[in-house]
Amino acid sequence: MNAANDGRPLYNQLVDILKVKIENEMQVNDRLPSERELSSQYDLSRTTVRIALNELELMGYVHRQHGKGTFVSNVVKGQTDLGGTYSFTEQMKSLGKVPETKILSFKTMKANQFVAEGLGIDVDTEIIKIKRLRLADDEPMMLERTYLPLSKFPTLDAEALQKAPMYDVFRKDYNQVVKVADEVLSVGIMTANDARLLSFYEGAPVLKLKRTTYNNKNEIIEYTLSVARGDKFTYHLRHQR
Amino acid sequence: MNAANDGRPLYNQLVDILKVKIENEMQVNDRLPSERELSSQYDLSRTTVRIALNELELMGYVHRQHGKGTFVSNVVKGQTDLGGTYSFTEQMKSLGKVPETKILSFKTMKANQFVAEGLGIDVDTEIIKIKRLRLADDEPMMLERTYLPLSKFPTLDAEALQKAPMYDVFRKDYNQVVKVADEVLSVGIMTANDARLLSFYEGAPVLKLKRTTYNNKNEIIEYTLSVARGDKFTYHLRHQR
DNA sequence: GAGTGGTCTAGACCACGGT
DNA sequence: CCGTGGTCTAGACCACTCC
Repeated sequence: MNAANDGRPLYNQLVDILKVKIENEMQVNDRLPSERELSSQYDLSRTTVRIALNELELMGYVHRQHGKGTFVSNVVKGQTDLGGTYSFTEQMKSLGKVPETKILSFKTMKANQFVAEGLGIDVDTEIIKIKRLRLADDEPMMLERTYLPLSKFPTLDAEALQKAPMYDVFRKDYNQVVKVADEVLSVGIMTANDARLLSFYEGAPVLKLKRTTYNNKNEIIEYTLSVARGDKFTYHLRHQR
Repeated sequence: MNAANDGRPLYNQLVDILKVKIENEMQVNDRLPSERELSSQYDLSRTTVRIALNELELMGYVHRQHGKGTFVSNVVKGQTDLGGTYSFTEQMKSLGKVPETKILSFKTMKANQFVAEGLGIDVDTEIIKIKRLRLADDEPMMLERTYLPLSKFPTLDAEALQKAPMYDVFRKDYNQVVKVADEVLSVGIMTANDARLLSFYEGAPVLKLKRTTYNNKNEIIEYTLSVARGDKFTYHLRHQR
């Protein structure tokens, strides 16, 4: 492989090389060099080449046909292939909007029955409750009520959340990586209180979103209820495979 | 490996063996035998063992820690890990409801501007338009208008769709495998016409769903607009990783 | 038959986590 | 230090596609 750029695994480096080649020099349905050719071209074992190609296949850049070869797929331009977005910030950016988050309140309290069920913990366990207003291009879009188990985020404060996206804080400060997020979407009606916060009118149709997030040990680390303005907010998602 | 059950790759067989072991004999956070132990226990190369463990990790059965070991996660009982469901039938089944589909109309026609854009084809290209009513436990839930490029499904008829789920027909009869599905969810208001078909009232809030489906060559094979009763329908989804 | 991707091996070295 | 998972090699045989 190219002498430079060490430290990273060779198959990752090959993924990057091939991504660039595909994007700049190849057309949809073009055949890539065979695994054996790539193997000798880049002086890698075929096993390593295959790991890289598997990666590219998962990302939708190529597809394979047994006995025929590996071919370029055409997602490529679909840039924002955030397959499985569950971040407001990312969603808005991918739509070309400028996202902003205002923390309306941040407090610790004891879990009531409802929250305890959502977080899979006992009633009266200490939790953090965060209320946030999400805006896009300065327009109020969504209201989020997030519940976190205090035991997993003992030192969290509002200030940290102002500085970085919540999931970044989870990962960097508390070593909590989001592995799975379950969401339930439904339609509802704007309450008087929410209407005031979202500068809209009571009784308007809203999109409701309930999210449960799990870490790599499959413990619940977040339970969030969101209410989004039905006239402004659309939810985009991509299923792969 | 066990003599029986050949034909299938060894790593798939190992995946099944370990799945059973994990479900029946192990607890959350138990450590699995090391890769080298599994390798000698089952008389497989470590490479093959690792492929199996990667598979289990992707499925959420285990998680790994460099230098420590491979540990049991606790999804296991969450059976319905249909990570990325985009099938009404599957969604309803997973909620314990009995799904049913009535085909209201099936016809070929020429694409207008709107459909042509949705399918990424030229105006006036021949297409199939299917209107279906989806019910759960005999209650009307959702109305779907599906547009397909006739060129990819030249012999499709309503009868075939009555017998099997649409994506099964795509795969078995036309060799079209769904690789990616993009969906956009939004909130809307029931039209008079839809209200009649869904036995509901005009002006009621509805969940609107727009789906674009791609095959493994990333060609669009389906464009569907759905309208679901806001009071009955919830949309469940799971993001992985 | 020649060429492709799919599976599998036996062994090596590295990086990380604990003792 | 040892044992763990992470990376990588060189080579083998199989299954599929096309000529």
